[in-house]
Amino acid sequence: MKSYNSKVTEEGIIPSLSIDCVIFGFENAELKVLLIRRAQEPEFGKWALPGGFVLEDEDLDQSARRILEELTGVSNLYMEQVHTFGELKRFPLRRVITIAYYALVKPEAYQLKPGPLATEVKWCNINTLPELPFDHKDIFDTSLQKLRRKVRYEPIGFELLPEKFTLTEIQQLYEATLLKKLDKRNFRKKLLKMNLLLPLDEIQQNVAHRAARLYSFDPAIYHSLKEKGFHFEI
Amino acid sequence: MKSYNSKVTEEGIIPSLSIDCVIFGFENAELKVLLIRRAQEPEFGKWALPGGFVLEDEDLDQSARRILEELTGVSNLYMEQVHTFGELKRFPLRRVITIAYYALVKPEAYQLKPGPLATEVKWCNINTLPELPFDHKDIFDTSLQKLRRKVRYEPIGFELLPEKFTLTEIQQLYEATLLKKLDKRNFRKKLLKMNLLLPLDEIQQNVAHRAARLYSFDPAIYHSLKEKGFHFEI
DNA sequence: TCAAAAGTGTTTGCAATACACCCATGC
DNA sequence: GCATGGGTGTATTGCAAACACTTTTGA
Repeated sequence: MKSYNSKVTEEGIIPSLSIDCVIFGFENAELKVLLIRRAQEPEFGKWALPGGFVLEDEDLDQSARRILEELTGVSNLYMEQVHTFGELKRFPLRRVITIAYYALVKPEAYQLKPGPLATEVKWCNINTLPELPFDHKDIFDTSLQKLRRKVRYEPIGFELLPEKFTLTEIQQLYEATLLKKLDKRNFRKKLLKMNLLLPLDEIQQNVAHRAARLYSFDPAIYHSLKEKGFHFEI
Repeated sequence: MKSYNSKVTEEGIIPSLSIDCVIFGFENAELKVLLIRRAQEPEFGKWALPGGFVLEDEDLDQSARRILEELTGVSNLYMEQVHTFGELKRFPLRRVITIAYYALVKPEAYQLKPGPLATEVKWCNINTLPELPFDHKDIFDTSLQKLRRKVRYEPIGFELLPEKFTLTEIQQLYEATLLKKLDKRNFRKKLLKMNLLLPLDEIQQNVAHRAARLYSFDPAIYHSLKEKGFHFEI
């Protein structure tokens, strides 16, 4: 299994093709992104976005999925291609063109393990990122921007929440993503009117205040509504 | 100047990297796309999207710009990366990964010339495209979808109009792009209220009816409004 | 009984929509 | 004078925004 690693041939340099992943998670009412600590030169020891090389017999989406699974243990993450970064000097040693993906992970559904190119893995609040190497800041910014836009017209936010969640949790998710406060009553009115949420006969456990009702989101309901012309918008 | 053309080395096949362009134009109240007739196998003689290979010393955007200029004679087109298509079998002869761009051309600003890989060039209404080879239909659909979305929250539609245009022309552009009729009075109200358009002391010439006032769009005005928090939306 | 978050309706203003007639021009 | 598109205003409706108190629970 060969990767598209750059090399010099009689016809000159050929670029490597890599995938970089911006993995978003939602924890403690904060939007976070997964960083790895590089176990390789260049930029050894720095926090960076996880990534890997595209293999010869892989589609790009397959490749991204493999890399995500290696890192999170989850195979069916919500994932989307963002942009391809190909600046000549974006990687110092040789030309590497990278295809950026973002992914959304439910907090319950992963068991992080550093891959071969990383010593550590951590979740980092999107507002307090460390300095990132190469053009990773660019990649992150582009991905976040795309997420922000998309979250408003597709109900992908649910990919970041556990199966059962409270209305307050969704609201906090939107507030963390869009970076603004939302009105509780208006938010609930709007959301519930869409008939996308299944109210469960279940409430929060072990909370030091009145327990909130739990809801779940059923993509099938969304798709059937969508076929009837329904358009999600927050 | 070498292109990233695929080749076999001791480590296996290495992909070519190409750019495909979806060039939109607006003519006779119709949204059109530029097709070339292939002068090469495979799919010799078929209408297809124009494209070319990425060169070694080119950024991706540079590469797209070069290809667009070779084809249209215009160097400063509005242009945007859309998506990267990398399916294993998308190109039959060998693995070619292609980065799709769309571009918007003003009707006055081009002199089409077929490149070395094409015998003919034509504008084709987006609703009556011929069958396209490879995954070009996919590329086109993805680009159109992106244009449709973007045109609603950024005033990029003006990149498709001549420097001086009438309100009816903008409306027709939006109708052709979004595939729906818009109310004339409401459309004008909304557009004029944004203060983005400069009414000129000039009207249409040689029309067989009351001549319409001409307007122009000034990107500088848009950017200054944008800094004050203005948000374009149609 | 206190702290902490859940849950709930109404009013107000603005913006989207629907809608039809007169005007100017060239032929 | 007729055909063609240009240009204009108002009434209605629906949605977004603003806003505060009571309820439940655990500690």
